[in-house]
Amino acid sequence: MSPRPAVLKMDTLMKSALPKEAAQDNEKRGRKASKEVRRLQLIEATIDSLAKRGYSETTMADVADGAGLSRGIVNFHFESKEKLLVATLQHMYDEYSAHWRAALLKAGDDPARQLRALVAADFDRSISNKRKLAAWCAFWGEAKSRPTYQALCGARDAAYQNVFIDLCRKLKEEAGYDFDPQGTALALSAMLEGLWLRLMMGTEDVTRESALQAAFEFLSLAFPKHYPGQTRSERNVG
Amino acid sequence: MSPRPAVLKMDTLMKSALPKEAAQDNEKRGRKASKEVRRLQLIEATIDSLAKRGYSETTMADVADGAGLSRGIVNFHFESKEKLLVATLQHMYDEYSAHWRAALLKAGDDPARQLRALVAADFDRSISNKRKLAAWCAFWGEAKSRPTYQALCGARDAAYQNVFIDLCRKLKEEAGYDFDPQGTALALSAMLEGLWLRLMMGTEDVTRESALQAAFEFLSLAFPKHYPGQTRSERNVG
DNA sequence: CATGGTTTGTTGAACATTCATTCAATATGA
DNA sequence: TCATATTGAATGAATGTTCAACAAACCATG
Repeated sequence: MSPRPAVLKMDTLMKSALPKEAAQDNEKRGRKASKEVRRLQLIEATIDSLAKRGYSETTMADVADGAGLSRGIVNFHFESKEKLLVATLQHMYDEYSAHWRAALLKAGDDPARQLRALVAADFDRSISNKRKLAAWCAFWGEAKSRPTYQALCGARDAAYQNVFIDLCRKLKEEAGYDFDPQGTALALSAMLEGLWLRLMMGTEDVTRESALQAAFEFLSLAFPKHYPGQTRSERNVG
Repeated sequence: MSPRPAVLKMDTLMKSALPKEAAQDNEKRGRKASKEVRRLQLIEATIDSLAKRGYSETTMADVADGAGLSRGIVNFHFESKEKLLVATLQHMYDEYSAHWRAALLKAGDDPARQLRALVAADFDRSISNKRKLAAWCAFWGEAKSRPTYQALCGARDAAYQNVFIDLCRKLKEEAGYDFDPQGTALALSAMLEGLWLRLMMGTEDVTRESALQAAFEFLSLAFPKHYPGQTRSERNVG
């Protein structure tokens, strides 16, 4: 085994966003993995471009440049621009999905803790940073006219929604709330999505913190017995 | 005065979406108004194209075809594609703005009624139909990378947000709720936006009715004394 | 009312540009 | 040496913009 010359080149080329584990994988598996690494590298560059220039101005050249590679490379690893974008969306979807599932598992068995964990996960730095949010929104804007996107574009898809409904139902049973679990779950998940949108837009003074605050405000309102309001009036109201 | 020969031609050319009042304006003011009518006609065609093909695939040719006019016409009435799109966004913004302001006025002086009216207005057919929602979303997807859009893209802008905050504050004073008006207003308006997004996506079984239902659910949760829950558990929960 | 000239709106073809894709040549690792 | 990855120039299609020609409406005049 040669002392990872490929990896050295990778490190030179790799922009900030590429996770280090991937490079280590490459170290172990050699060329075969290199292909996957390249794909990831190009996907990250695609997200960069989407965030910086928007969907309509994201070009193959920009992606290649962003990855520090040549023009033709994208068509080699992905067959076409369309497929690159689908792979990028799929990547973001997988990441998001894995993230909330992990948060759910980590929260243990208590529904109230689980719901809180889900909400908090949505505003985790690794998920709801400007770059990723902008990329999500870029896809949302195209989803209606592209069936392929539509399926993946609801990061909050049926499975996610069902978890919410289920948790709302459990909390309702626990404390005897009077609401429709389905409606409440819809309101909650829609609000999370709306907060994402606000965060992405970046206008106003909505930050990850204030968004999270608003989300917890909702939880306190809907499930007062599980999330007793911590007298939030004490906060300075500008 | 000749018996409106121009108008006859207009009627021939005008597609469905053009309001009749505009044609009557044209009748009165002659050529000068015709220009405004043409602009509106092209803007409507642009919304059509945005809704059908998405932002990135909306072309000048498609807009012109949609309006039943020739290729060069758009550059005559709007200087460029960019300006056509800005004008379209401005048009939608103005319409939305006028709509909620009218609803607010019509609701009278009671804050609770006003808030309910605002929420309901958001799901009015004339505003939240698939066509317009899709167009909004198309712009959202591009807003981050275009400062010009960004200002207009928050249909729910600072003024709108302030109305919400104000209403939340008044209701709080009236009934002594314990919440942060700003946070609650953010949660509420974000939820409305999120529901729009769901409606636009069209996946799942979210309809204008269920979205409105979820929004009212929120009102009942946040302001129970103003919107007493109508024992919504009686609804069939699939 | 006519008539002719002027302004204004409209057309569609020509043009220039941008961009995804292809591919022969080259470099690299096995 | 062979297979594979990468390059970058060439290609062709799509599309925004321009513009010269044309049509319609308007406005003097006679």
